[in-house]
Amino acid sequence: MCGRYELHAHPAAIALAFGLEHPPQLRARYNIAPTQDVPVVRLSPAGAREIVQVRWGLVPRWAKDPSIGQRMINARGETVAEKPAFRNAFRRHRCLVPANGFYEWTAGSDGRKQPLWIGMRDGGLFGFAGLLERWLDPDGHPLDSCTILTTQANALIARLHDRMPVIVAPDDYARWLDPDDPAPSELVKPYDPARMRFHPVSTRVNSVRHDDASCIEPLPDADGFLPLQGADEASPPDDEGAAQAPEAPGQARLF
DNA sequence: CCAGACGTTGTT
DNA sequence: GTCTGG
DNA sequence: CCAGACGTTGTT
DNA sequence: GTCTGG
Repeated sequence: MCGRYELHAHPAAIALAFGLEHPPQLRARYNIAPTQDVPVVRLSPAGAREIVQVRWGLVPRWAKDPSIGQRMINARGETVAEKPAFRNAFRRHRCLVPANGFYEWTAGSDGRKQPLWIGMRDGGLFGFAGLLERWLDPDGHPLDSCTILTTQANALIARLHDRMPVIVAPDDYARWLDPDDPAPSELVKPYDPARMRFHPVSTRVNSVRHDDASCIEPLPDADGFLPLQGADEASPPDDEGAAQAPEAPGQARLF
């Protein structure tokens, strides 16, 4: 769940959305994958919000080898406060991971994997709930890394998967980033499905070598694509995966 | 006491 | 580092 | 998350 | 099948 995403907003828009003092120096990315360096928002020692680049895939402090980070790209929100690998970061080192969208792969009616772009209805920026950790190699050189929390899927994503990444509402950014907040677990919950949408995209996104705007373009001829479960051909197609929040069970085709 | 795990997802 | 299992 | 590798020896 | 790399 949430193993690939994209961030193509203008740096000034990122600064505005996350309350940064300065626009970050970032280029648009349409295909961000685990083990790559990703920009995250955290509080500087002085308490200002800043962007830092860290490796996606959290390496716990006690790890003997950083390769464990490849399997720590997500952390379950339900258990993150207790798990040895995450609890220290959850308590003191939370961050926001800016994104314009993320990708999911779903089995089509023919069984092939169909990638989907998922994001906000207005296409706007949002922040994944992330955790930061610092690992020191034997020589004492630091490696900063992060993970993205997951939770139960909301009604929109539930048509595709049972889990979704945790997205923090803008009004909650300050609490999420505050290391002294008494109850950050309150912010670990599914995001409002009415604000979200999805559409199928080209399988070009499958390969991390493809990092361009074609990765997010709606696939024009994706009809016939049905989710493996919950498909019901009796209902007419909706318009391009626009959110129709909860919606009755046994509804509709996806596209 | 020491040894070994420490994590998630999806699929069968 | 810290917890669980033996 | 998906794609791609997964191995050694000796010779050119 | 399973691990590594991106």
